[in-house]
Amino acid sequence: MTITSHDVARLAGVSQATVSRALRDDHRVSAATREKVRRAAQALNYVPSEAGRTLSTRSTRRIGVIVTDLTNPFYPHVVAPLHDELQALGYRMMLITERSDEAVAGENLLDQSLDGVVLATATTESRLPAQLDRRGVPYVFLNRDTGQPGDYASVVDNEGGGRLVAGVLAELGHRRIAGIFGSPNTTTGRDRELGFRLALAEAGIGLPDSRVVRGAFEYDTGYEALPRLLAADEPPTAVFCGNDVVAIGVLNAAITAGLRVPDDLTVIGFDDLPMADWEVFRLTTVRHDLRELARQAARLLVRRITGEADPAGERLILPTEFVPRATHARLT
Amino acid sequence: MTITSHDVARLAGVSQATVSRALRDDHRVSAATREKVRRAAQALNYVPSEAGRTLSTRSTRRIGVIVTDLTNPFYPHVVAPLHDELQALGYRMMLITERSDEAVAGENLLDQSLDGVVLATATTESRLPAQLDRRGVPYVFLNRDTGQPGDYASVVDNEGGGRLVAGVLAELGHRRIAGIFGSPNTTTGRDRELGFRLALAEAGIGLPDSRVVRGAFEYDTGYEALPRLLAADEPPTAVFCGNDVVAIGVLNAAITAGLRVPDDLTVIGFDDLPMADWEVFRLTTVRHDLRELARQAARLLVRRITGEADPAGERLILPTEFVPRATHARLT
DNA sequence: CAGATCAATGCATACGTATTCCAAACGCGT
DNA sequence: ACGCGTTTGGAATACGTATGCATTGATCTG
Repeated sequence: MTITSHDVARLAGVSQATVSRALRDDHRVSAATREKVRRAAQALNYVPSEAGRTLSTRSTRRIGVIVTDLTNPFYPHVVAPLHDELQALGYRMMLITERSDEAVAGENLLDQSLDGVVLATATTESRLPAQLDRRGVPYVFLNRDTGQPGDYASVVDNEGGGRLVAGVLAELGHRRIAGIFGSPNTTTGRDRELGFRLALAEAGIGLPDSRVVRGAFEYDTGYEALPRLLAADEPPTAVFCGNDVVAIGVLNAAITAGLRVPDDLTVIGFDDLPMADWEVFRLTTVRHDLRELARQAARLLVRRITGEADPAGERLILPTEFVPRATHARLT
Repeated sequence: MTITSHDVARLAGVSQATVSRALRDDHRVSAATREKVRRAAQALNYVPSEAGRTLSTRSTRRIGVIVTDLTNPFYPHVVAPLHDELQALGYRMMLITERSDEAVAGENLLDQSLDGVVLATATTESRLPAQLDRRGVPYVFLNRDTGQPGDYASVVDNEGGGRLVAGVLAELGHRRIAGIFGSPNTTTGRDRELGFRLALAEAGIGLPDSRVVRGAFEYDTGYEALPRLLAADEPPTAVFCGNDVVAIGVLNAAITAGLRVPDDLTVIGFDDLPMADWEVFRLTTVRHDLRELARQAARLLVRRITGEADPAGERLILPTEFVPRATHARLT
């Protein structure tokens, strides 16, 4: 039923070895036979079996990308450029969406079916990296890393971004400031909070626990946090959100709460997703180059696979930029 | 470097064949040896090579899912349940995002590396289905199909949904009605338009070309269409959009145009994405069960793979339901 | 107790490709 | 005509797993 290189060989009147060579442009086959084989392959509609090739070459040209939840708008915006860049580098992408570390590890990543892995879901507790290391599977962190030296990672200057926002809020005269940060077991959560706190402290502004919420980088986190923050004795005049998705949750919750943004409340996000620029939001946020973040990760991973990467690890850090839109205002 | 079943066999003191059988719970191996092999495999951290297994069994337990653009919010909401259902059925998902049919076909789908394919991008001109047929690769259409009998497809009652909206708009007193439909070479575009038109006609309401736009199911389509529709001599009082993403583009454009929704303009979507319920939108739309749409497609594909499906094709059609929210109003 | 039945395991091979090693053929200079 | 290098292609094998078939030893049956 399925056509193999042997069938092509028979039709072309050559050996299977020659077929393999001809189709891979091996210089040891003459132009004439190459053409003959080409035509035979064409006629039979031959497509090399990838399993056979994998077994023989021990490489799959396939890369796994692990994300938690695709319906979180952040991930598609990183997966898409990742796909394109990997494709350009001659690899195919295998998307794996899993909640739990364990499920991922289970025979998925370690069965030699992937040449490498992009981890976009790392937490500081994740055991997955160690498993990959043990098995010799090359991997890179994307966006989040473990913060350990020796990592291969493409990340954003989270601390710098957090500082940026703190500076702006201080300058705008805000003093009762709240933060809805990501989980402290992610570097994106931790470092954005860190930078934000440090810069606030330098400006002499406190950040009491009553005005701090931490949670997953999801819509609901922002949506559910705002009412809680507003219920405090001294409700905040500004909220820094761990990312845009959380900020958008806050903006929607603000409507329910009857708050006007930015008159009653300043809201700042992080990432600058395309959505942030929609008229309904016009979200003031911190921009970094998501596309480049993904591209860098792809290139780094391929370098690691081919052995060109620095054996001591490489951490590529992208700069951040403040993007003023319509959800921040000077305190009057 | 990598551990094979031979290594396990040596350690357990049995043959490679017995290892294979023991780990696959073959009843022809005694409980004692099974346990012995298990322990050896555990000790060596053995994971079966998927390439070897594929070559031997001629099955990959892997299914390709083809979408055009993940950053379009519609797709993540269908890909996520698809992933989960396929996983539950014992298959893994390979996500393929491609603009062009040709790029997809190129050695990606036909190299025996996939047991089946889910097509979420079909157009009526697509040549991909024919190629898959020729190679004997089982596939199903998801959401869009070709409309041909003999298809295996999980779709929505698009015509019915279109009718539903036309009925509501007519009842609300709207007469100058516009439509921003999907591409006519997609069944989702074509059939929603068809149902809408038919029901409008039955209500004695015309739909002149000046109030019709067709385009991709994207944000920009809605965003760019609205100004054009408004520039007409008799601008519409209501717009039916091909899907929610388009409708959201329209809602944002309405803000730019200074229109109040629904006072100045009624806007209706299709799909009922979670986003439609956000406070900033409160989009009136047509609901269908996206999760079930994906699940059905997964199950149908697996049935087709295992040969249990009706050889004459199967088209599973999900019902639609009108969801009134805050973007429609009676014409005063 | 001989012969038949059955459970448990090993042997050998298939799957499809890439590649190493070899052999043949050819060209060319002498 | 011979030797030598070069080009071209074939034979054989490796990759790792699954499985049909053969083999062994044990248990059962009459």
